Amino acid sequence: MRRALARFRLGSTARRVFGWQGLRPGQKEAMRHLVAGRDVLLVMPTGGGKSAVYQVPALLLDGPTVVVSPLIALQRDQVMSLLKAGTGAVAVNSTQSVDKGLDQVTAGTAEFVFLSPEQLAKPEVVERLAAARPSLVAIDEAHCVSSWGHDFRPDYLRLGQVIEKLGHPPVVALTATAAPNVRAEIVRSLGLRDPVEIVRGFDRPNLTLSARRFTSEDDRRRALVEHALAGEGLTLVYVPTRRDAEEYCALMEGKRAEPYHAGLKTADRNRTHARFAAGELDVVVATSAFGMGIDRPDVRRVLHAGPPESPDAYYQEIGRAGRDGRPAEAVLFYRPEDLGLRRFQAGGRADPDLLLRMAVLIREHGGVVPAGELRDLLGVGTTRLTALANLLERAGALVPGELRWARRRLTAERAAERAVELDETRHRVDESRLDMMRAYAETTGCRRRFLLEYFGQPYGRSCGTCDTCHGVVQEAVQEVDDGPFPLQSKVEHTAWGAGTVMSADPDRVTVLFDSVGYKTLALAAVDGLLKKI
DNA sequence: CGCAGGACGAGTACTCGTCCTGCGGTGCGGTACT
Repeated sequence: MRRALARFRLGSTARRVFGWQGLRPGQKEAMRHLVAGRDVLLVMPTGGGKSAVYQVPALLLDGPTVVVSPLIALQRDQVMSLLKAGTGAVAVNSTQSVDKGLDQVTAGTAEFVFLSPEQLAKPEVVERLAAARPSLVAIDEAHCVSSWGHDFRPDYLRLGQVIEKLGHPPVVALTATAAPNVRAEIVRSLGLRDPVEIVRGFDRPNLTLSARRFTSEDDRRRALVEHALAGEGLTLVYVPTRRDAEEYCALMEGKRAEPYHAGLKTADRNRTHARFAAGELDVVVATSAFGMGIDRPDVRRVLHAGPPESPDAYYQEIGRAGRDGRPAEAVLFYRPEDLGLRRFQAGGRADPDLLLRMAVLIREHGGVVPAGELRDLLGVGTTRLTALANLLERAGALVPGELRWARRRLTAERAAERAVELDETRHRVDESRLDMMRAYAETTGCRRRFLLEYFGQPYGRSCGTCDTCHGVVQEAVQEVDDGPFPLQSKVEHTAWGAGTVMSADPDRVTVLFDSVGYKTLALAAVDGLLKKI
């Protein structure tokens, strides 16, 4: 009953509580599905009002809303804005008593509770939340599941289990950027049930794209600094290392510039963030640490001193420019040598010996192995142990969410083997993303088309504004149904299995395969290897 | 994988090349110490 009524009150609630006049199409659609009890994956550009999508339904459904958010700073901002709107909200994290925070949820004074995946890795936290019978779960910045879950913050891969323990109320996963295989991974990993996928357009027409290639490091540096100093307006410079952040920043003469990276003191980081938000800076030179939670609409330029590890990350970073809809530019200053560092940063493979030892220990133990004991025996830390456990769990060896062997008939050797395969597959896909980043930097075709088709949005023309278009707008470079392998059609490769055609040119196609990621193939060479299915 | 910086040798008075080693991103949480 209540759900049926709720559908009609979305608009009025948005107005009354948050003062929003009218909801956008993607927003309203997502809200309707949520109050009707469906799981939703929402991919919508920043500034599109993603938070509203869970905030409004939350007020119409009985029971608290659990919001998973990656950064304590983001949690704080969200809580503050909700409290300002007169709605109870609390962030549960290590900055204050976890117990007291959860008390607010139990007492019903907090409609919204914000937590990191690490908090949700604690069984007692999940139990207390479950007892409060949450009516909605929101996963903010859901691409983190894919980008951080495998090694850096492995608790992201355990959220599916958490959602089940919370009774699997309607779940909404929100992100600004996610390619088709990332969307699929989010759905699979979170265990979304028959989710509604709402994907708004990726295109940002006011953003001009260009890339410049350099042979020497000095030339690149000079060109970037010159470019940064010449222009007016707020500029973000992304650099690959902390050291580069300091060095480039020192070269920004005449600009109010600050470096930003995770090696700085928290107080300095906060100050830079605040000054940036207040418009007191012209340039921020940062590593990938700077980004989430930035909402200045008037960033005019995002310059990259080297490519990030994937088009996914690149699009996320340049997406911080021109949110006001006015002209903005994204320039990549590139050297082929840059890719080596990114390959290193992508990290090594899981150690097969370690996986096997862990599998043997858990299997022979017979029950739930205490995590601390396992860490000591294997000589690894918490993060690494969780990452290994995630692999074994996906290999079907462990009971989900526990360090306990799942199937007695499965040998430790076989489980470890499968886990290694899963790890290999993931790395292959990661490497294909880096290949695509290189391809973006070196393409002679339209850059906008390249990126949009990478994300699965057929564009089929040239934009006329990026450096490779030379001001020429071509309306139909490629019809969607052209050629032997139309865009978005399903194909099968003899070695790589099933895939989807992401981009097609007269002489080549780019296919996104489940097993190996993105591959660009010359049409002249695919006879007998690739077929439409 | 590529780069910076130090050590070292050659062969010549201070500089140049070669080899080797170490380093490189993202955050949570909890613990130890002031």
